[in-house]
Amino acid sequence: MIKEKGLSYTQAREELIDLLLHASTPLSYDNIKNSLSMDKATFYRNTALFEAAEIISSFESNDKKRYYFIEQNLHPHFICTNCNSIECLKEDIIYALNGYKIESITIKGLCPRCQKNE
Amino acid sequence: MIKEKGLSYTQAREELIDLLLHASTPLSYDNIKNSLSMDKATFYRNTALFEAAEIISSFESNDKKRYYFIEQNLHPHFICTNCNSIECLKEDIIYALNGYKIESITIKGLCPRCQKNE
DNA sequence: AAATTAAATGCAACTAAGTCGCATTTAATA
DNA sequence: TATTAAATGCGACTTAGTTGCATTTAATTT
Repeated sequence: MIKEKGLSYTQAREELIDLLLHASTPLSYDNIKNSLSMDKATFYRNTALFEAAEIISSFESNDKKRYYFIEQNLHPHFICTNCNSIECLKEDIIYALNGYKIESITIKGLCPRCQKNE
Repeated sequence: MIKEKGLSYTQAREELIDLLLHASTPLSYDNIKNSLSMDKATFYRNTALFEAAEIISSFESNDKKRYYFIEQNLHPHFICTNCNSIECLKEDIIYALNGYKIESITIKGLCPRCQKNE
């Protein structure tokens, strides 16, 4: 996967891909810094590289942090503006936009739990 | 509009609402700081307040800045991951998500111009 | 209309996610 | 194994956004 894109294989990169592959939701540096053996700078340099190589995608959440994920099949991510939780939406809302290339879809609003407690 | 939500009417708030109402795309503080007579702190305090009152919405773009807008009719915003441009999409891709309240939709990818130059 | 008071503002100091320069280490190739 | 270009770690730095506090302003009371 890494080699396929012409990038050299390192332990840090393998570790990072592995974490993202097995995650059930997008992850921020903060989420996984304790599980990472690499430095913060290395994390960000590699995520930038992987994004450019289109191995991973990311978005900025409400909490000022960037979340990274490997897009298995294009699906929207929902961010709750109240509790900041992030979840993957199952519903396959795939639309083609003429001339655009879609990399990720983010929907913001209130999750069911927060909407109830309004 | 401001009064309707039980907020007190000030010159700064009127100015802010006015700018966002007449904007054709979402705006960041950086975009309009030269047109604003209020302080940065006041800008951010008021945007936070307006968001809580559901008068405005916002999203974080690729450039680490937050963009604010008044949602006239729910439509997606497209952010180009290459040139960071932001545009409003006309196509009404409105879907109901059971139990969720949708406040904004952001689609990231390559805009037509950047996709051509790949 | 002046007095009162709670809320809004400006200023400057601060916070923290993410970036950068540089010395050191590691992966890939000869 | 030797070579070299790329990857890493560390610490300093950047900057969008936040916070504390003194001052001003809007809304209400008398």
